[in-house]
Amino acid sequence: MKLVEPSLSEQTYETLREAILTGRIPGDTLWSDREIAARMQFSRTPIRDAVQRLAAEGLVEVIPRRGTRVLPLRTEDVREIHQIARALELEAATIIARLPERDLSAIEAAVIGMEEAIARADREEWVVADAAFHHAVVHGCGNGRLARLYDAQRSLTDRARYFALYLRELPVRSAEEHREMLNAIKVCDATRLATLYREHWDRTTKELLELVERHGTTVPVKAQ
Amino acid sequence: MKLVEPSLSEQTYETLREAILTGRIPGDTLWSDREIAARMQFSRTPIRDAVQRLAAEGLVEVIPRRGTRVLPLRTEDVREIHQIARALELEAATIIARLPERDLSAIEAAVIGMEEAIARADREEWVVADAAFHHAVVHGCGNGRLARLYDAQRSLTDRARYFALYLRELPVRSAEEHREMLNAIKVCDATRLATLYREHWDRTTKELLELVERHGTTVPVKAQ
DNA sequence: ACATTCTATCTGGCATACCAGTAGATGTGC
DNA sequence: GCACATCTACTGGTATGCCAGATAGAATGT
Repeated sequence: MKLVEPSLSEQTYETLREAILTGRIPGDTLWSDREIAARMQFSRTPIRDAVQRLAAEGLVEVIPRRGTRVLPLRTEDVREIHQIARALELEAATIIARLPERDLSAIEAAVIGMEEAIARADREEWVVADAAFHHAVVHGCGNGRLARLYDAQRSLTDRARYFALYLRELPVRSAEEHREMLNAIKVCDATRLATLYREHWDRTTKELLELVERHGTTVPVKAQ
Repeated sequence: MKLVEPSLSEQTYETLREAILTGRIPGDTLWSDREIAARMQFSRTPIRDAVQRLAAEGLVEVIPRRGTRVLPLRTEDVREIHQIARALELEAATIIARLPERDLSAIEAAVIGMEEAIARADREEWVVADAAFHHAVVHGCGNGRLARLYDAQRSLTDRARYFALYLRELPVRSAEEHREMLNAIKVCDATRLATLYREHWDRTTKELLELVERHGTTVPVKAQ
């Protein structure tokens, strides 16, 4: 076995993506590829490759002969992304509910994790368990494409969730809702599932939007 | 006003994408970017840009130091893509149904177009009307991201639909189902909508899969 | 003082050269 | 004839230089 170094293009992509999603590079920032190339000690080619991938994901916008702009996360974007995520996850949950041989242990474990996190008022643990729940659902339906699409969309709002974590109330209601979702999957009630998902995501969207609006349409710059 | 020539990268992308989706480049084809560059009279740079966009969409796979492979459309892919498309379109339809001021004229026109096409047994017209229906739904819900995602996913199965058009029965049932969907939107019955979409896409998927399986897992090569 | 024109400088798009790694052809020993 | 080592041609990844267009600020005219 040989250790394969990830390509420079891949390294650049990961670095920039992480920096944007955690808010280290604030929205509306304008840069040039030569600037990044100089900073990362690479040539422009792998940087251009990475930037184009980010542009395809909707994180940045390349303006010919002007520069590359980091797109700010607007309230409208959060609304759209959440609608998409809701639709995909509901589809996945419905598929799982109808599977003849389904394994709900991962989802069950996530729900228990959320309940324990709430009981201990541990926000960090809650985030982990929440992510585990959604991950278990979209990755458990047997549709890898759907899972990848979901992850790609949801990560776009990571910027907002990232700084919202400590600004909001303890998500007690959210934990309850996830327990209800699990029950609906168990009894294979598609209509109930649809209702639950609609309510859950509507509430989550509303909460996140309030935070985004209170702090402006862009995410505050975090310390480097 | 100045006419802006689309970039070479853009031209290459459009050309290759169209060639793949219509089946002119059959699945599993292996090529090199130098080969395309020579054929299109460009340098490798814009070709590499275009190929990377296609790779991000899942149409091709870039294998370092081997070549770029056109991914064949497998039955599993059709199933996954259709599940995603169903979820997104159902979400869009549900959103439209709940809009306070909704304009269903485009959807209504598409349904009428499908019914007329069936009456005249005009397959070409039916395809146009069918596309118009789905387009009106996903573009009418006020979520541009969802619409773009839907179009991107659905176009992936164009290869299959393209050659399936004249191999199947006249889609009489499909036209009826679309009429029922429109009615469900009108009376804002989300549960009924979900059921209709499930049945419609399940049937459509099954029909397409039968055709794909009968003709192998890849699309036959069309004459250039 | 202000509007306008011009120019230095910067941008992304593109062409090209080189590199390291792979596959298949070629050669070699049996 | 066949297994195996070697070698060659070709691949995508990367670095770099040039180009045309766009910008901002200096130079200019009023």
